[in-house]
Amino acid sequence: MAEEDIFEKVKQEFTTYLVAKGHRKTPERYMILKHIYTLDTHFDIDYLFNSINADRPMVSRATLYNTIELLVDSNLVIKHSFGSNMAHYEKAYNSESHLHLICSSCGDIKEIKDHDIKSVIQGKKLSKFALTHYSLYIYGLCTKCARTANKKKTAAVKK
Amino acid sequence: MAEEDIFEKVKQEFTTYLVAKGHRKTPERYMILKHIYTLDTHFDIDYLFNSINADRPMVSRATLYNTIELLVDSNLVIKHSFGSNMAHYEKAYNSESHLHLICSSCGDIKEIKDHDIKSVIQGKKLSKFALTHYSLYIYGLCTKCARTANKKKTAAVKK
DNA sequence: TTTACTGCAAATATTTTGCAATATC
DNA sequence: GATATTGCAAAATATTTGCAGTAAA
Repeated sequence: MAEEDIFEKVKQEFTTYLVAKGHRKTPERYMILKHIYTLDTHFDIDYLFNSINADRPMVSRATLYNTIELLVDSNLVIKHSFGSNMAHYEKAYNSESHLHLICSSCGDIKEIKDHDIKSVIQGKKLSKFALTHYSLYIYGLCTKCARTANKKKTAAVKK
Repeated sequence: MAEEDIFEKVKQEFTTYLVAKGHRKTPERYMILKHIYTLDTHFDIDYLFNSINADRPMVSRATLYNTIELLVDSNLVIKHSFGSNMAHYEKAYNSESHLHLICSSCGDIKEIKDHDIKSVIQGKKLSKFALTHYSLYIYGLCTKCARTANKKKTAAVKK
């Protein structure tokens, strides 16, 4: 699907959600949604704030927090908490199924494609829990940090 | 394995870690480790602080934060960030493989056993990423909240 | 004896909230 | 016109940090 078509669909879903909940359709809300759907990876509020307001002031932090909560609630945006004490987000619709490799040392997050986990989860009996989405985080050391750690270990032994 | 044996093993591992890193073996650190291994579910720092200091002051919050970081770094404790802006933790050693069902509405977290995901992940090529552990979070509505949501929806329509 | 660790209180960082002005319905 | 939403600043919450006293090595 072309990017514009995706956004049209997402926009419609958001409208439906806003109407259903009795919320107002403000330009800020649509602008934020549109901006998020131009981003190709996960982001935090601070990044979103700066990239939206790069040229001139567009929205306040308070509105960002308010809006992103609506987007998460409407399942158009996924919220992650990767371990730093700052939430990360990413668009939910039409994003390829992927999991996150998180480096415990440098905090770097890498996304890798995955099509296996989904079927395993769907095969599970979750009692009557109504699943909306899932996140798989794999922790460990990235190539770079694993190298550094080995060097350090060697150095320590030598000393 | 009996609970005491588990703790002995964990204690030894912690000692090895502390010595390797040149950290001191303080009574507070061992007391916190022991206390954590008596807990059977995940917990946050505030809960840990209150349960340890229930009868009389034992450790400060600063020491808890300091110690738990060492425990996470030594892979004896797993850190979770479930979405609230407060970290949760759980013992890592000898805990049964499980995943977390998180209710997006009430925030309730339920653990369910799982032995399938592990093999799927192990079958994956993670380049040269050195895996230490993983966490699978499944989001949705718990039975209770799903019921409430339906009621609300019906009520709203009626109005 | 040296210096890492503890505990307290102050500082920081992220998110939430109160309130007046504004814009949607 | 009524009131939900915005933007700003202040408040709240979780975590980190500086520092003096204490204790491990």
